[in-house]
Amino acid sequence: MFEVAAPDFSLQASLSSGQTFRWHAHDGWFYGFIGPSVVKVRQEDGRLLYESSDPALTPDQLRRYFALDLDLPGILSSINVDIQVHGAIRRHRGLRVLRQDGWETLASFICASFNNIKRIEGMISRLCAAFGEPVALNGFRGFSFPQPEAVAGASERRLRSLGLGYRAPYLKATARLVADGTLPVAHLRHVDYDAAKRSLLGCDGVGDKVADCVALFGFEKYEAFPIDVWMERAMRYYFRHRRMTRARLHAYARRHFGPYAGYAQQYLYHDLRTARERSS
DNA sequence: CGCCAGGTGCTGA
DNA sequence: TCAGCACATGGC
Repeated sequence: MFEVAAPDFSLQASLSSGQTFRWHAHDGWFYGFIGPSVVKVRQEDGRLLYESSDPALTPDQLRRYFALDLDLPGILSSINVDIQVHGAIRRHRGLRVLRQDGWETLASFICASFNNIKRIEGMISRLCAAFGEPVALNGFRGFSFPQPEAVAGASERRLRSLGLGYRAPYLKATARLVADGTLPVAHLRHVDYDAAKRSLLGCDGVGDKVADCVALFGFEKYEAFPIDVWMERAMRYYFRHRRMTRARLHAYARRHFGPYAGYAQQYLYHDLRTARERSS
């Protein structure tokens, strides 16, 4: 058992806010993957307790994944520019944007388009069972996320049999671009938002919204502001009567919230979704 | 059953 | 640049 200090952090909010699809609550722990390593993790007060089957997993890697090195209070004060986001921050303080694997994030959000989170989780789970490697930690058994080569080599029919629907050919084509190096995922972390988004938009099944999710959750582009149906609803607060295209909402939000607009988006998104649960 | 879901690609103005 | 349409599937 190990632990790291985790001030200004909510593990629950971070893992349940629709940015990741592969953590499982079990026996009071969350089980998941950080890179190739299986991890179980639990929050107690201002610290994170964790255990991994991989002795090579360092505290720094854990801190990095959960973005504990970032100054969250500073980020939140920079986006705390109106009453709506203020309420979301108050209700979910501690939510952090995770630093997930780029390829996994890209593949996951191709599956996420025009879909619901429950089904996305099922699709990704079946994808891992079909093409990933089996792993275990204590009583937990799971599968690693497949390599791009494995997905690129699968038949469209096989991918459809996992329930991917019309996304199957998109995912296969994008896996091919990653596998053959046409889309240099390792490189995208080091280029700016515009360049990263342009590259991502070259993939089948990747439009503005998916590209922004992947840039934000997989490549640390914090100015990315993904707009889905929930964010369109959230943005009604800013434009009560005028009909706005997603492109205009996107431009406004980036200007309004600044370099950490992606954090504002994640707080608003999570707040709206949990508001529905609270009221039903 | 009908509606909805972290939209995209294509077509035609 | 924008609107309108088809698209697979399962949760609710």
